[in-house]
Amino acid sequence: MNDSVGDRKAGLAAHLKRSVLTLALEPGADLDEAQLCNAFDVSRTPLREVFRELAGEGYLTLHLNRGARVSDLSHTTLRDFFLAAPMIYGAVMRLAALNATAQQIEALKLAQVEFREALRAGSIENRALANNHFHQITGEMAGNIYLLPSLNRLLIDHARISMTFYRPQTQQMAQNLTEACQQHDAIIAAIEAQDEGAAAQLAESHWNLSRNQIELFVMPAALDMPMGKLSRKTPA
Amino acid sequence: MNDSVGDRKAGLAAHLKRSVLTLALEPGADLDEAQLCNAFDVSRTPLREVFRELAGEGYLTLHLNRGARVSDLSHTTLRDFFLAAPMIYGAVMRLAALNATAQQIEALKLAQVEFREALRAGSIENRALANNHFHQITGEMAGNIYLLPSLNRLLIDHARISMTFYRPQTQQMAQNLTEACQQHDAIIAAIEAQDEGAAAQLAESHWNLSRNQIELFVMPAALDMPMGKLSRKTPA
DNA sequence: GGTCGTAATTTTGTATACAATATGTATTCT
DNA sequence: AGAATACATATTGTATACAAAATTACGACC
Repeated sequence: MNDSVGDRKAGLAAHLKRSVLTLALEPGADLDEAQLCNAFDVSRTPLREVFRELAGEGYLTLHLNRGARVSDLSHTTLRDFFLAAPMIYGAVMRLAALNATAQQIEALKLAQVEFREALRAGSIENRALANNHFHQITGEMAGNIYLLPSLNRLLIDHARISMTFYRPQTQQMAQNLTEACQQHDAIIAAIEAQDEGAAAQLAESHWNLSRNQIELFVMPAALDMPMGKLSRKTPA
Repeated sequence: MNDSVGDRKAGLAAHLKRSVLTLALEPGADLDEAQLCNAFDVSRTPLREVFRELAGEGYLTLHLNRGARVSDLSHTTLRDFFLAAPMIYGAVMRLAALNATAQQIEALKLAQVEFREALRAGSIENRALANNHFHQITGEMAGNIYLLPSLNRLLIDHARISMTFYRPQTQQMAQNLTEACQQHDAIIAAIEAQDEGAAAQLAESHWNLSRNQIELFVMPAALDMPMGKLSRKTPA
């Protein structure tokens, strides 16, 4: 295995992306150049180039004289997310149905196999990554260079939001995941049939499901317990 | 005037952006590191960081072992442009009307003064830059981090497309420019009134006008001249 | 004359040394 | 003790030297 500097650089980028998406690196966490340098055996110059690249893609944020941090994920960005996602996802699915190549459809099916496998195994990380991969491929299918940058940013934060919100705790949540998986199948079918309308419709349904799943977590059912019986871990 | 390396670096980035937008650097042109280094008196390291940054924003494209080129502007990207622009512009204007701060509105008015001045002076470059600036401010007003990357890419190519297509040659074209200027005023008014619907409507009109202006160039009126009288500069 | 292969040159990518900035710590003074 | 300053350390930014790759130039061969 002769891996050149270029390969290690690519590996570093992949590792960082993966870590950001799975929250292995939390939003706001700051990255240690020295540490990463000897961990991946590259010098600071290429490392810093990777930082700038990932910053451009929205994974990281660079602060002058203060290095690189994982991009924030605040309540403000969450609101932005809910506003922009349905529009972009809808447009991308529509274009994907129109433009997908046979090869891309194969790739999408493969991604779906991985997604299903992750669901079965119950790995939240792999599920988030596989879902991310699935939707990235739909982005490639749409192939519109003006839509892709926004889509990719949405996908970054969608993965991170699912990592925090999608742990299936209730029956409903588990069902939602199964349904999401079925929707993926339907999406593949719509794209294969070049059915633009169906794809757009499915994008909307898929988004609504995702939104509901998040809502189940952000606004859970109120605790059904008489006052005074709630345990208080923090005083006063 | 003590300008630090950081300042020169910023100047370099501004110069490159400006050059790309105004077609001073043509699409596909490749950038000479050595030349830019001593022109802006920075070493290659920060120069290459600027390259990567601008590549992330869509101005440049980096090719492995082959340096940086100005991003292409092909017929494919033009088609993508026409598909994506109305959607993004509409969404941005709508959000801008909802979220603009008083300070941002002042900035927008200032940008419009510059735009009008460029129109009066007849400078295509300044017109393209001022228009770019105007719409960038609307992007800031919308303030949605997921929409901005796509908007900014659209704006880059909108500027470049106007540089090639918007030279007012006919009466109609000149009138279109005047109308575009009036639409800017109306946009400012709608945003100031927080009239979401009006802003979205204006975005559509403004886009249609822009689209028509481009069409006037891409599909000009057929030459009205008997066969055989057309001058032939290229033989056979 | 044209084509292929090889060497020289140029250009790009990486490592490291140095400079500048920020951070942490100790010491002094109130 | 607490605040403030000066100093030491660590981190980030830049310049330059070196390595690798691509481009060009040249000459041998067909």
